[in-house]
Amino acid sequence: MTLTIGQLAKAADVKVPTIRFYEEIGLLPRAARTASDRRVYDEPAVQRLAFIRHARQLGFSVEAIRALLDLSDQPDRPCDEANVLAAEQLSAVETKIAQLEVLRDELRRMVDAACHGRVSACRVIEVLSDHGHCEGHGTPRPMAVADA
Amino acid sequence: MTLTIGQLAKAADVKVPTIRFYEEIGLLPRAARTASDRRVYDEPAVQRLAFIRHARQLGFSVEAIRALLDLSDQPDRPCDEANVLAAEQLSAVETKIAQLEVLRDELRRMVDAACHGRVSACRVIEVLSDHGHCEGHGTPRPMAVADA
DNA sequence: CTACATCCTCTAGCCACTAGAGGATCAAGC
DNA sequence: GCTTGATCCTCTAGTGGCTAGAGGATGTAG
Repeated sequence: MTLTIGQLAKAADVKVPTIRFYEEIGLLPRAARTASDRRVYDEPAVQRLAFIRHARQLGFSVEAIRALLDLSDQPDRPCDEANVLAAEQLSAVETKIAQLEVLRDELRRMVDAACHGRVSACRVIEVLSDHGHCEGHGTPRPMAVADA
Repeated sequence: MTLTIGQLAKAADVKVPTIRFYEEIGLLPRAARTASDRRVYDEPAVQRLAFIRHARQLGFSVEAIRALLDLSDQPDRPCDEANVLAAEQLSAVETKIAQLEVLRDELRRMVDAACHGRVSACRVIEVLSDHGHCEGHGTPRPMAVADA
């Protein structure tokens, strides 16, 4: 049983151009082609794409997914590396949550104090103008975490 | 008292190219220039840039900041719009946190179950392969929230 | 007068896609 | 067999919010 790219897209809940993109960057192997140059897929392709999609949903970077896929292609290797990648991702997500909680608290204070008058007396504008209004929040580092 | 772009950068804790970028996209007005074409700034520029930086730290998009700056330039207008923008940003951050908490929980389950053997029996790889392992998490929408 | 820092403009790159142009091929209905 | 519309192909460019670097002019300190 073979699949077109569109059918694969539906099966794994991923958009068609994204599949082509994953092939281009080497997350998916080059697909076999029909005589008229259309891509042809099989069941394992669905599995692999679903793996990628799931990992992306969990916020893994493409590079991390590449490593995880390499691992899953070599079942005899020890899986420490996979555990490390997962632990790192967990810690990245936890850091990100903590940072966003700081933002949330500051935004909440801002919104709670919202005035109903003119901009000249607006708390929102005022708070934005003066950093001193907020509780000291440390030096947050950028930390890549997926939007999804 | 005037400032060079480098001094402004230090005063507002923003990198020099970022200032030029903000000028280019119109968040900052075109700076006055010296005879040798160097940008010159004054105190209000520091205020404006600090405003922008603070808003970016809070995760406001450039478009939202543009609106907030427009408002703060017109102190006589009612500030409802500013309140709305702040409330929207708060809600975006809250949504984002909720989404990340779902990810965190799933990653935590994955990491807690980590094996110490071979990839063939690795929980991490297994969980990634099979979406059924995770608690149903809904359809999260992309929601732009700053990294900082 | 010589380093060296800072400034200028311009282009390209980051991430993970997404959108669209312009054209070929396929499947279904008449 | 023919038309219609969906799907496919490749290619380029755009998204957001910067960051990095080339290549050159200007400023400042010793």
